Amino acid sequence: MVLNIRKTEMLPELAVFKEFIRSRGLRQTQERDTIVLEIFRNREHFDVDELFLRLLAQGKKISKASIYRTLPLLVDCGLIREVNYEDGHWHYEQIYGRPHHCHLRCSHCGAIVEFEEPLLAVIEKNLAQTYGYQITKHILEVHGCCPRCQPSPAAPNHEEHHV
Amino acid sequence: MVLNIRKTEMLPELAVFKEFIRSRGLRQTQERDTIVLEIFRNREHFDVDELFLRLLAQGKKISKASIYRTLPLLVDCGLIREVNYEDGHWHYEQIYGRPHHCHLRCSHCGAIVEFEEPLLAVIEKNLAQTYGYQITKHILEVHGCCPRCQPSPAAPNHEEHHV
DNA sequence: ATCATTGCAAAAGCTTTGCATAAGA
DNA sequence: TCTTATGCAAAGCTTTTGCAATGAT
Repeated sequence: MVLNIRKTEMLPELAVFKEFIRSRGLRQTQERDTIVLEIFRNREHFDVDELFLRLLAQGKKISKASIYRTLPLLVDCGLIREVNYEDGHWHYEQIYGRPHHCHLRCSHCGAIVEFEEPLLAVIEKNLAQTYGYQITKHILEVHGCCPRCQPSPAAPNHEEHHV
Repeated sequence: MVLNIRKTEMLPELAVFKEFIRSRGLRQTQERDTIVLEIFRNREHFDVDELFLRLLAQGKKISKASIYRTLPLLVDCGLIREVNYEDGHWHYEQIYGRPHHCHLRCSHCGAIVEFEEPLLAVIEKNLAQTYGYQITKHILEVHGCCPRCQPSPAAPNHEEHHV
């Protein structure tokens, strides 16, 4: 059976964004849509400068001010989130439609593994019982050395690592 | 039995710092010592501006530049660590001589509970086995609403909260 | 026709840095 | 004496903001 995908089919993230804009009485603009579409073209983490340059490389000259004004909207409607503040600026990731996950990062090459950890629910329940908090969320980031960056058994040189 | 504490007894953190300075061939200065002593006068989290003002309030005019130059040294020798980047600047905490712990924060009033969680060791072991990483550390921050900020059963007004 | 949004440039805030002076070793 | 560290002010970066022009409703 051939799937009949209409050309007008909209990226789900864009639909969510448009609905959010509407519900807040804000205005739908080309710039905002362009930013959303660019962010969701892939699943890589991103930062403001990178996003700005990606848009520019496609001839889409959207000011950084507009990007800085749009990102908080995307955070508010649950499409993206701040991952961390590193190298002097914020890094973001797409979260819409994805299960909650944590990051395992290689300190050497920066490789990132995303994982889901059921034990965190247990930890949250324990904390709620022990301290009476109503837990809303958690951020867990684990650091380590990935297999590729570890010294191989044959050549135990702890200095060399994959970059 | 009366403990005989000599007046020359040194704050352990200061001793660690002096040894670190010596081992690196750096110079021991009054400013650095003053900064270390002020940081370890209590266990509260702190930021640069706050530390600067605390020193100033005691008539100790140490430039922010010196503070900014000293904090990385304290991080390097394991006396303090960056907790998070919030409100546009870094926040630090003292970690020397304390067991590793995580933070449970109230989103309303900012109250912080520090807790130790043995399950994180399990999580780390699982990650190491699953992905082949050599784990070095983790950062877990849990957010929620503390008991004082939760609406009381008698007056179920979800807007009111303790500040 | 309104009024929110954009782009630009300026401003704001935190952090870093160049340089002359002060002070450890 | 020889350097390193300090303080000040300037610079560097990211992010925010004021304002005139543009564009959505």
